[in-house]
Amino acid sequence: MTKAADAGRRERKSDKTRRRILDAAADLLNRKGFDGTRLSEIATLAELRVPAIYYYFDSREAILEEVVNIGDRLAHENVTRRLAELSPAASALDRICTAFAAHLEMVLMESAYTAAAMRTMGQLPADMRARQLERQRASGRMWRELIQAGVEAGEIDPGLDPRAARMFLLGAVNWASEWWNPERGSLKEILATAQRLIRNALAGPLLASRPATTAPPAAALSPVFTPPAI
Amino acid sequence: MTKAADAGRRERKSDKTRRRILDAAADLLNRKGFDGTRLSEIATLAELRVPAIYYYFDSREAILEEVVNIGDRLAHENVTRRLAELSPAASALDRICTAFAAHLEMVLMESAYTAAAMRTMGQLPADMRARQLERQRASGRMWRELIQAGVEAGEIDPGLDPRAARMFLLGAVNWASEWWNPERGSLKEILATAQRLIRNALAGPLLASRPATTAPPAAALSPVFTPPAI
DNA sequence: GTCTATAGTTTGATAGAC
DNA sequence: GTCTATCAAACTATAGAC
Repeated sequence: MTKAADAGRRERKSDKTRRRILDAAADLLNRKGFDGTRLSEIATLAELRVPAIYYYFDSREAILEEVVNIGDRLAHENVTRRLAELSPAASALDRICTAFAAHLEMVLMESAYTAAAMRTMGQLPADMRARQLERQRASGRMWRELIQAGVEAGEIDPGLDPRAARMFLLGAVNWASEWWNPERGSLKEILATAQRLIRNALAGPLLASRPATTAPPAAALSPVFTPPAI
Repeated sequence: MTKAADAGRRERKSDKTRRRILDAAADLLNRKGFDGTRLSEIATLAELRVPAIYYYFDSREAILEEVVNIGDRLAHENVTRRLAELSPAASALDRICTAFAAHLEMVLMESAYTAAAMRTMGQLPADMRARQLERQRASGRMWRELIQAGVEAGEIDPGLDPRAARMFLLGAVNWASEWWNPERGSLKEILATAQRLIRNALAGPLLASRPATTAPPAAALSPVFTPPAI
């Protein structure tokens, strides 16, 4: 087996170390914020010394930018994947709930990359933040179009401002990593609650005339999550 | 007029300077997080030099702890005040919506203290965090009881986990300072959207049988907010 | 009350041995 | 690839003049 053929299924030692550094940085970004994430702590968590980090990354900021970049991409990929898995018969509201649940799934999952990307947005240095905004343009458009489709289909409470509703709900899911503890309830349970809450919130009084969905979106999230390769 | 009698209505110069330092720290806590809030930047924003800060505070952490302390207190006071203003005829759901709106009001208002307290919770050093949790015990109980009352009154969708619903919605309002811009819509508008979203979310299918509230909670928030004295 | 000057740490980053 | 040793810069905090 050639090295190239091998690359897909087994990481080289070098890649593993690089990955350990990124994992450590993602974890610290969540707990301490952008400025609180120190190289010395990254090194300790990754089980090596500070200078060894510079073999893999040019600077502290380069590590943190890669974490944020990966986190944004994982979220976007998971949302589009879950949407693609959805039955074509799914309603606009089904699609919206599925998208939020897929986003929440990444925020809460094992790799803290997405949570780190969301939680530290406002703390990034100006140049990093500008590049992140540029990368997030597709995601932003996707979210706006999802909600807009619901409005046009008459599935969303017309008493809501679409932009504010979207941002409030994204805030709800982005903040979840702050309080959710897998020991107090499974991922499946929290995703089900989130979807129910979001469906209620957006449909409002319209919910009565649209009692049950053909395919409960919670089911669309089974089987158990498989983390996408980074 | 004695100094003591004067204290209530007009701040002494010393108090004003102290206040400027706290304002600067609250602002920076929101933008840069706990570790990113530097004494040098606080001093610049407060328009004095770093050593002058030590005339008012024992340490950097003492400033930040006071900001967080004030922020928590302002939120709790505003919520209890808005609830007290509410008609005794208000439903459990009215009370819940009013409470969330009052909390959101503080997160978005001029003084960034509450937003700072909420956003940096997870970044506080262990001892500060422990003291904050101790102070927040009353608020925590209040929120749990508010939701519980709604459940017992049969006004909340039984398909929701009360704790998760509470935390999701608190996250939604705590995160709002990240994206809300007063230039894109008034405070009143955003509070109205938030209340509608929260009412929808919690009532869900029950909303149909409980079409309109006697007194719209948005009205309960007028007249215009007056910031409580710090 | 506020300042200049400065001490003592800690940080991000580099040099160079192995 | 990873280390020890080290540097320049930035940080919190203090001393002491005014």
